[in-house]
Amino acid sequence: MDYKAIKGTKDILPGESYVWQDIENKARGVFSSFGYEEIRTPVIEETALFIKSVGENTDIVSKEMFSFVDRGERNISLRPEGTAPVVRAYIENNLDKISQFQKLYYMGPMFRAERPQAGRMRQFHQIGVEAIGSTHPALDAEVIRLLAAILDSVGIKDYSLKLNNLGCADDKKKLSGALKEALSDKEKALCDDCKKRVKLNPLRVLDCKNENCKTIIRGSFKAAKFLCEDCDAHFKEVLKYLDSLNIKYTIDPYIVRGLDYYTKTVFEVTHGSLGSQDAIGAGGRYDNLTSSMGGPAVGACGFALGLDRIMLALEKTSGEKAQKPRLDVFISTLGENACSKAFTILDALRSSGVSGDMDYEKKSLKAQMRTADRLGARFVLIIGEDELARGEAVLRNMATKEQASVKFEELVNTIKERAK
RNA sequence: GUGGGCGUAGUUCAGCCUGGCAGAACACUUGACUGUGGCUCAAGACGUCGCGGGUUCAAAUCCCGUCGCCCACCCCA
Repeated sequence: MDYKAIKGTKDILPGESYVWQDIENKARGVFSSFGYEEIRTPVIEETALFIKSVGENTDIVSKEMFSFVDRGERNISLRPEGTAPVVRAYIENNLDKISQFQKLYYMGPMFRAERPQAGRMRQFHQIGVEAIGSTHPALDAEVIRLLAAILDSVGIKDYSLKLNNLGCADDKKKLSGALKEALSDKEKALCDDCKKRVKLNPLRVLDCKNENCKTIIRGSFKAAKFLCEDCDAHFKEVLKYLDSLNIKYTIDPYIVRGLDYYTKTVFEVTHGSLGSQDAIGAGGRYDNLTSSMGGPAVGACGFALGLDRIMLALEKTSGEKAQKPRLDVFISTLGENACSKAFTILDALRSSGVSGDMDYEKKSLKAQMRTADRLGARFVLIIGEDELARGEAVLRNMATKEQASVKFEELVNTIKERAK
């Protein structure tokens, strides 16, 4: 029997996991400087949560969720995105009563049953943010600034930011209705997908990639004129705030987003190195979500970054990646007696905060040195029969090749001193 | 759901067209240097040629089937 990882999932191996950690650590640093706190929600939720929030007729819910019925006859899904669970947790735990304004972040795996492809896995990883409790346009700008700050800190360059204003729920309804009406007689000319969209989710025709659909739909339609005064003013304020921070963006009136909960500001960040799956982050405002889920009527704004794609973009642009962490000291031993002595020395070193390792395979000294080199050890401690007899070990500096004899009892202090 | 490509050593791949000993590079182990890393040189180990069937004296190679993976459409992070 040979076992394989499930299609669309993959292992993150020791050779690369430190790169992931590095990005996560940098993101955490940025989050705390912006005053965001981590929230960790379960990977499984009630299926109904996503149907209600993301939308029944979105692709994500209608054909991409990993859903199942458990032994207690409950309908459960692996989370396909992070916003709905966080909002659920916000409401369920009365976070608004603790502080009216919650700035939350999360990082972890999400699951969508799509056909795997470059930059698209069935288990993928997101770093996301939900700022819940304000309708102020400065929040939109802060969230976008935060996204940019994280990309900067992890070394992503040359990304482009696109913005759009979807308007409030009323505006969206008006636009949907108008689209439906305007396209009813042109339906035959549209692609098969758009025919369905017109019926189920008319807004989505706006970002159809089919050239024919584009000319039909965009030629006869100015989405912006369906915006109410409030929404128009809000968006202009957001842009003003962004300008005040010198954030570069372009406005794309056809960004719609595939999740129904968005209102007003929506945005996408893409990276040119990635080919067709080029979105590395996206988000927007969702002012009706908390109330529609039974919580308080408060404004909110958030985004999610695709960690896997950030990793790809870093590889493609040979941006500086995290260095593998080095080992302070590797102990090479010759003989069984030296091995058992080294075992206790190693433990003492580790207890005092020095990183160290040794091997137990009775390899030649040469092979042990090679291992030490591969591990990036800064020092090697050599212990053989001679050293045992003298109560000393040879301490070798791998970079300078300098060697010195050090008494066993002085080893911890000497190495701590030199490894600084 | 729809199209295209690919499955051969740990990895990246050549060999397939035109059937005839299972290959290269890198990585790994050992040695040259009896107890000292990177560089060099040498030797060694590593294979169900995805799987099943067929044709043939002979199949990695040709034929049929099957499974898996990748890429793209779509959608999305």
